[in-house]
Amino acid sequence: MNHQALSAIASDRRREILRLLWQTERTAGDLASEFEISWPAISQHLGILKVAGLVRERRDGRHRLYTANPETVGPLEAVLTAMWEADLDRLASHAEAEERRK
Amino acid sequence: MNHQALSAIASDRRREILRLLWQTERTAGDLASEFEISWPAISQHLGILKVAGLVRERRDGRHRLYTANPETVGPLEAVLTAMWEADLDRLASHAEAEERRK
DNA sequence: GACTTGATGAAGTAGATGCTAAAATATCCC
DNA sequence: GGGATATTTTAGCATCTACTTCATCAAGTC
Repeated sequence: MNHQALSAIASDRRREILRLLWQTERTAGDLASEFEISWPAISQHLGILKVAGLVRERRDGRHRLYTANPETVGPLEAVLTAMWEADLDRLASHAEAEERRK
Repeated sequence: MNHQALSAIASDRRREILRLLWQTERTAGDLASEFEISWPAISQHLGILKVAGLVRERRDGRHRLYTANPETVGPLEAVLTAMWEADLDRLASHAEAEERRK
């Protein structure tokens, strides 16, 4: 494991991206539409994940398809799964708090 | 696992601190003498590790003794061990390069 | 109580990070 | 080639982080 991998998955946003890519291959645009931030922001996160070796890029015409790299994500799966759960819980309770606030 | 834990161990410096504390209990000062940065810097890192639940503090007179918390570090041990190895290799090759440079 | 030692707190700074908007690149289609 | 679509690159900005120095606190020693 390289030390870029760890700081790559320390970011909430990148963990969320990685979670989606762990499920299925997606285009950058498809991925961007899941988030509220701009396309370039997503592209930058993908770049970081790619350098860290956590995602793979495949070109198909004018699309670029991304997937999580099983070789590098695999060893991190236990940690990531725990984090993904914690993240979802956190998001859920945050959404609830928002709801109450209204 | 909380999300502070992951960003806590994403830092090279904090991983090094945690490596030492995983071996033996140490005072803050003892720890600080292992590094080239200032005492307060170490103290700040310990604070972050403590909030993340990765280290425990025990007071003994005017000393504060720190250890890695096995409950929280345990589940991360595989990842950390891999990283510690990579870190040491990186440090070693960096030292070599320095040597050649002279 | 004054002094020393071990440690944290507070304020400031330089550099890294995450984002945005605008520009550039690449591929497909006509 | 020229236009449309998918995506990245660049430049700039605001915020966060790791560190420093100086100040403070707490416990033990005389």
